[in-house]
Amino acid sequence: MKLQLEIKMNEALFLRNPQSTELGKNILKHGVQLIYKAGFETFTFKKLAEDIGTTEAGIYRYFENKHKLLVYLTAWYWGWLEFQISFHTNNIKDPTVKLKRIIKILATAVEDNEQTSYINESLLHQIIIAEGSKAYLTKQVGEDNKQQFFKPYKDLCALIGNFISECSPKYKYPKSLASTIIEMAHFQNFFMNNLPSLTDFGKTKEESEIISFLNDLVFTSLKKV
Amino acid sequence: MKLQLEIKMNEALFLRNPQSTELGKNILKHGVQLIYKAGFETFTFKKLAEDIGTTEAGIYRYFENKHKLLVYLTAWYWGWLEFQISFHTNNIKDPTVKLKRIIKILATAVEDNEQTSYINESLLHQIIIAEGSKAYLTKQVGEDNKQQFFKPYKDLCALIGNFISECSPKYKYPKSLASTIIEMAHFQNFFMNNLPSLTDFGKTKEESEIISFLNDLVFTSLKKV
DNA sequence: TTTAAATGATAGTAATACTATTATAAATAA
DNA sequence: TTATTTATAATAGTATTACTATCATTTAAA
Repeated sequence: MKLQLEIKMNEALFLRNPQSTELGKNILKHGVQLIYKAGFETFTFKKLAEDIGTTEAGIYRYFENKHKLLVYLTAWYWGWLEFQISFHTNNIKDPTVKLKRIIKILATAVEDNEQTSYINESLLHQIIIAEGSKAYLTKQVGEDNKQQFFKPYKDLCALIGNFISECSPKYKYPKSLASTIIEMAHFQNFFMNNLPSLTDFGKTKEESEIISFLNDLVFTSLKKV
Repeated sequence: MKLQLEIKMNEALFLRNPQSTELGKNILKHGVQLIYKAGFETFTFKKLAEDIGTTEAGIYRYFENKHKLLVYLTAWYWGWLEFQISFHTNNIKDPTVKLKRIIKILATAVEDNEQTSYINESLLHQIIIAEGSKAYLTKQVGEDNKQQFFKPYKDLCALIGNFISECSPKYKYPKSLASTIIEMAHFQNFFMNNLPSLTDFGKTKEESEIISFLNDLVFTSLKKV
């Protein structure tokens, strides 16, 4: 049995559901590849169309513009990550152990052995690191937020925030600490690889060090070291 | 006596020094206003030229493209901020007090009473919050970094990292903690105002709460609470 | 097997991101 | 003072981006 994971996406993110057709899946697949390779700024629907072997107009039938595609991909990623987290922490009772596991998942590069879907999670993870913030760092955040585009991100943040509160019911900033570790899992990775002097991991460039840093950050804050 | 603060900028950031001419200063001044108002994505040199009352080609004589202008403005901001920090923590000996003061400066909206320069620091602060990361979240980070475009940011980070180490010589992640508080001073502010459920400050929307959060984060990490 | 849905092919437009040229005004040096 | 550099303005032009529209054709569902 081969089960295909289909993440239910907010319908306002697309004009036509890309998960429902071949072309749609190709847009997601090649979209991830191209954004990864070229970066979001230089990525265009024209290039994507050429890459797929379709026309620009074809892409526009699925996504209004490239911003929507980015938001779609980030939403997909956070949804997928929440699934990964609940899957891998399912049987764990101790919230401390749970949090540790979550931090590890957040900061670990995704392996690509999972042929589950048309989206290469490993590349997408890299995209989220380098481009993810651009999904909300816009003048339209308010609008986009009203349309619930960031719900998967907020859900994940709430989930982690809850585990933090479970660990330390008196800790005053569970949500901010949650968004901090989510963002820093990515930013420290980006810095380590691109602006290493902003981190303490420039020499080894080891993810495990980011994990240690985040663990230290969280568990001293929760006074559980 | 009216002293004009001129921050020495990396020459590779511009084609012609904008601080040296009237048009150049206007580009900076109106550039800040327009990016603040329209957001970096919809900001164009054409609009800027119209705003100033000059021509597009005129702007291009100063800056190669809008990315360079953004990098210029962020570099200016970090340089200015380092000056602010050394100015306001000059007489302080105790590194803990010093760090607290720094955190406060990082997380506090700049007042605009200072008529020092053609750059509105208050607006620029808002720009850095919403657009700052876009200066380095690009495919050209490596190139830009080689040309030292991010030196002011890295210098500030190193400075804060040193105070952290002074506070707690044994703490293992001074630089990563420094970049974390710099980034989070801005991100928590952005979240608080735009995606409040990612923070614990959604109700009050008070900067002072971000400061408390960051103080808690830093000083529990340094075991100095 | 009819009909609808999805795709392909082609065209066109307004805006963006530039570059180039030439003229003119303002500042400065000889 | 004139000569000369420097800065700006005015205008034009190009390639690319970011779309929208139309119509024909293929594929899939009823």
